[in-house]
Formats: sequence, structure tokens, C-alpha cells
Amino acid sequence: MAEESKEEQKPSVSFIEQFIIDDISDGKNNGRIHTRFPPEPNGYLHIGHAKAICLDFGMAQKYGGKCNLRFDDTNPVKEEVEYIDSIKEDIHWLGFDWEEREYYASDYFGKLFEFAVDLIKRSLAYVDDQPADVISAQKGTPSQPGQSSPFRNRPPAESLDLFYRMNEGEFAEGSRVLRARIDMSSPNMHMRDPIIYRIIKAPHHRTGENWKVYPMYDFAHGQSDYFEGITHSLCTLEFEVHRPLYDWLIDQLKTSDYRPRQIEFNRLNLTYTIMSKRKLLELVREGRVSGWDDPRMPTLCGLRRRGYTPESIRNFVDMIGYTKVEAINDVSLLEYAVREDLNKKAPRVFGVLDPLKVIITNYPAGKVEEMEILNNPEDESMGTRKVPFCNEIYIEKDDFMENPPHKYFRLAPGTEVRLKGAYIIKCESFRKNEMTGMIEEVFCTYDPATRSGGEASDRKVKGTLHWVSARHAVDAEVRLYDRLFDHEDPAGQKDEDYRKFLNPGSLKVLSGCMLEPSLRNAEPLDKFQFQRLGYFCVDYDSTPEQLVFNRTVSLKDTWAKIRK
RNA sequence: UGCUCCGUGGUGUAAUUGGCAACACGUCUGACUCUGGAUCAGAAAAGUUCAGGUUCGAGCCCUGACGGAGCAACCA
Repeated sequence: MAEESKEEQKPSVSFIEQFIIDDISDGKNNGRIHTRFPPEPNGYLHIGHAKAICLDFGMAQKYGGKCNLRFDDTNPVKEEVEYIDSIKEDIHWLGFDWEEREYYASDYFGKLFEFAVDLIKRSLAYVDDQPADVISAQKGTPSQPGQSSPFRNRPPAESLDLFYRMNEGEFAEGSRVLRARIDMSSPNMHMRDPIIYRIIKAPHHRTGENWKVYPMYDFAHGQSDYFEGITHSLCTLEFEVHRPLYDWLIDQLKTSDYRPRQIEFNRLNLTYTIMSKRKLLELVREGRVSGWDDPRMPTLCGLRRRGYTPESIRNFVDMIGYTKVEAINDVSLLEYAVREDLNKKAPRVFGVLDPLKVIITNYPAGKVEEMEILNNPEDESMGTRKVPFCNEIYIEKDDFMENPPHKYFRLAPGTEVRLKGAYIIKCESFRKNEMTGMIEEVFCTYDPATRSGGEASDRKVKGTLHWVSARHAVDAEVRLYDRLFDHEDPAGQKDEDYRKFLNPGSLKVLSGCMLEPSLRNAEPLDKFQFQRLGYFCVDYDSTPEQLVFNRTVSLKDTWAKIRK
């Protein structure tokens, strides 16, 4: 009888979703839900943005609303068109769409200017002629109240005249600003007559030379929300202290019951990486990574190149949730999310990264058999493929040991292993290079009765190895990636530069890897599981002549643990 | 020595309008397997930062400590 409560168990919703549900039931904004994703076009999107995107678009989808894409382009000196296309591409790749609602804060420069003029006329804003350092000093400190500017009570007509002339280009950058007239002794620094307009003479990527004054974030964001009819303006925790200003400005602007509401949630932090756009840019500029889409980067283009799927990122974001706690999430959860997704989707193939030649002495030298092998045991509808087998194959170097330790299940002198999808082989002898001591070739015999599916194929052996026909294998370069940093929280160490924690072994390039021939025509971003090794995807650098694979993530290796 | 926010197993999140703490990752163990890595089963692990208070009963409410984060850019 305890059954009923179990199935009634509702999936819990985040505090933000609860706010939305409450707002709908309270009839706020006529029950409309309208969100926006507002990136500043000054860098590439990273997985932290994915968390915001999934929320903004996800809430709109779930509650029958809309989500706008809005570029927050209020600072022409920091922003570049280059980033706009990449941002749009990444959002689409993640699986979301803003339809025709692609907006720019710069679309509202005219309306924003009018609103500023209105505030001046109502004595709620004034032009301040003081330099930045003086204004800053007068603001006081978080624990001491600020002091009024001598221009605070300037007559509106005078401010108005000056404001127009600022926009004509008459004054130098930094010589004058427009300030909202709120409360210089507010305990909230953002309410101490915040600067809302400054003079910038650099050309804007969309409005060109039209404007000489540009609104600050606080004066543009909430107002843009208002102009677009946004109901829920979701942003990260550091904007919490801006909310009173957001609300104050909306109060001055609104003419009906409609008003947007700002709600803050915790930003995503991941172990062993950094999320700051500025630092990511440094890594790119200093050549510490190959670019924004280096597969070690937490950027969406980097993750894409690494082999991550949009589904895995969405599932990851779903698992970590939205709260107000400043958390640092474990990358292993992200890795789990890709493995889980790729396990269902990725065809299994054989790839030998560190080849060792095995010669099967009793197998006819000229003979080639086509072994039919399941593409994905998790999903038989993915069918089978033919893999050629002959008397010379490659196996992984660490799948053979001359003097095996206890519990070693792989190939060693006198032992048997199964070659997956083919035969059981027994190691008879091996040849060592006298000079280097390296094992160069292993000689085995096979048991013809043990062919997979054959009469003796159910014979038990301890180990099963992946292999590749030496005569049919295709050569490839394989790039093995590890965490970019070897410290859990590289950016969070006081007095320690994050670069100090760069992991020197974060990229290992392997050449001369041997892959099964079906991989010859693989296209960039095609994803596979190299059996017993991990998930790999084809890199953009790959060509039919020189295949290049990236390791997305390894499989969990318990033998590696036994060894330790 | 101001304001705002936060404090639940190793990590991240849950806990119906207060009813003796759940899920996932990770860790460990076992089973099974033609992936030692798939898969399956199980275990250990917090008594909810601390101290008071209200209550029959508090992780949830109140007070106070302690700890952490953010805020003093003409950045967003």
C-alpha cells in the first residue's frame, strides 16, 4: 500500500521554477513567460553559459513561453562581431532556437537615450563633470556612506544641454558622465548615484559612429528586458546586489502592471578547469592551447571538438541543478554524462593505440577472413560490420607481458586469450630486441574451433583483447587529452597564478596507431567507442590520408587500479 | 568592521504547507560477460556549521555566534 506515494513522487523543481509556477498561478504579467539569453559578444560560450541557456530556453519551453537571444553590446571597445556567429552556432548546436527574436541592446540606444533625458527632466539624473577617481572616492566604501557630487543639484536644463553635447562628441572621453540621482548614503554601493552613461568614441559594431555616449550595463539590461516584454530575467548570483537598482529603474520606466523580474542563480564551476572568459582568452593568446576550440577548453566549441554531444551537456546541466549555493561541480559527473550518452550511440570499433605485432603461426599466410562483429551490443539495431582477420595482427603493447603479475588476464607466454569476434589464441613464444630489450613480435597459435559463433566458441578464457589486422589496418594519429589543470580549483588559489597549475600532460599525441579499416572514411566529429579504451571522435584536422582522432573520455579502467 | 546572499555524506542536489534525511556522481565489494572498462546487485559514507529558543515534533520557523561568497569598474 506504500506504492501510491512512490509513484506520486513529483520531480522536484528548482527555486527558480517554483517562482515561475507561483507567478503564473498569481496571474502576474497575465501568466506570460518570456525569458532571454543575453551574452556579451566578447568571447566564446563555455559550459557555464550552457547552464544559463538550458534554464532560459528550458523554462520558456516548459511553460509555453518564449526566449529571446539578446546580445548585450553596450561596450564597443570590448566587443567584436567575430563572436556573434560563434555564439549563435553554439546555441543551435546545444539544441535551442530563438526563432526570429535575435535582438541587440544596441537596438534600444534611441529609447534608452530618451529614457535618460526623461530622468534628467524629472531631476532623477544629472551630468557630473568630475573625473573617475574623484567620483569613485566620493562613493565612499561599503562601510562608509558616500558624499554628494557638487553637480548633484545641477538644474535639469543644464544637465540636459550637457548630455546632448556629450553625445555630439563635444567632450573628451572620461570628462563627463550621466548619473542616476538615487541615494549617496545607501548601504548598497550600486544605489550611490550610479553612472548610467559614459562617453566612448570608439565605433560600435552595429551603430557605427551614431553615438558618442553609451549606456552602462545597469541602465541597459533591465530596460531591454522591459522593451522586449521579458517576464523573468535570470542571471548569476553576482548580480544580486544590482537588483534594487534594476527595480528602481523599472519603477521609473513602467507605465502599466507589467514588470520584469530578476532572479539570480549559482554560476557553474567545474573542477580542474577555469570558467573566466578573460583567463580563457589568455590561454588562447599565450598559445597555451591551440585556440578557443582546443578540446581541453571548457568552451562549447572545445567540448564539441572533444566529442561531447549536446545531449550529454544538457543532461549534465540537468543533474547539477540551480541553487544559490556557490558550488564547484565535479568534472567526473560531466564525464559520466558523455559516457552514458555515447554508450548508447557510439559504434564500437577496434583501434590499437600502441601496437605490438602478433603472428599466428598456424594460420594460413595468404588467408583473410571477414569477421562479422556487432556494432553496438547495447543496441542491436545498429547492425554489424565486417572486420578482416589474417595471420598478422596488432594488439596493444600492454596486453602482453613477458612476466605477468598475479591476476593479469591478458596475453603472456603459455596463456590463452580471446581475440574479440575472432579466435582464441595461445602465446607460444616471442622475439625480443637484444639491444633494447623491447618485445617486438609475439608468436601464437590459434584454435580454429573457437571462432566466434563456432562450436567451441563458448570456451572460457580470462581475457578478451581487441585487435586489428596488420595488413589491413589504417594508420592514425590519436590525441589523448587529460584535464587542463592538475589542481581542482586552479583559479581559486590566493596569491597563486592559475597558470602554475597547468597540467603538463594534458595532451599526448600518439602516432602510428592502428585502426580497423572501416574507419578510413570517418568524417570530422564522427564518434566511436574504441573497445576497451574509451570514446573517440574524428578531429577537424583529419584527412583520409592522415586520420586524426581525439579521445573524448576513457572508459573506467579497473585494471589500472589493480596495478597500483 | 556596512549591505546582500549562502552553509545537508567526499562532490553536487532532494526532503510534500515543520513529521525521525533521499537521489546521482565518486569510492568499495560481489555477480555476470567474447569490452578487466558494458551491464547488474550490494555496501560504506551526513544526523543537516555551532549554541540557544518556539513546538508533541525542526534540515525546514526565531535569535545569536562561526565560516564562506559577492558588492567600493566611466566592464558585463
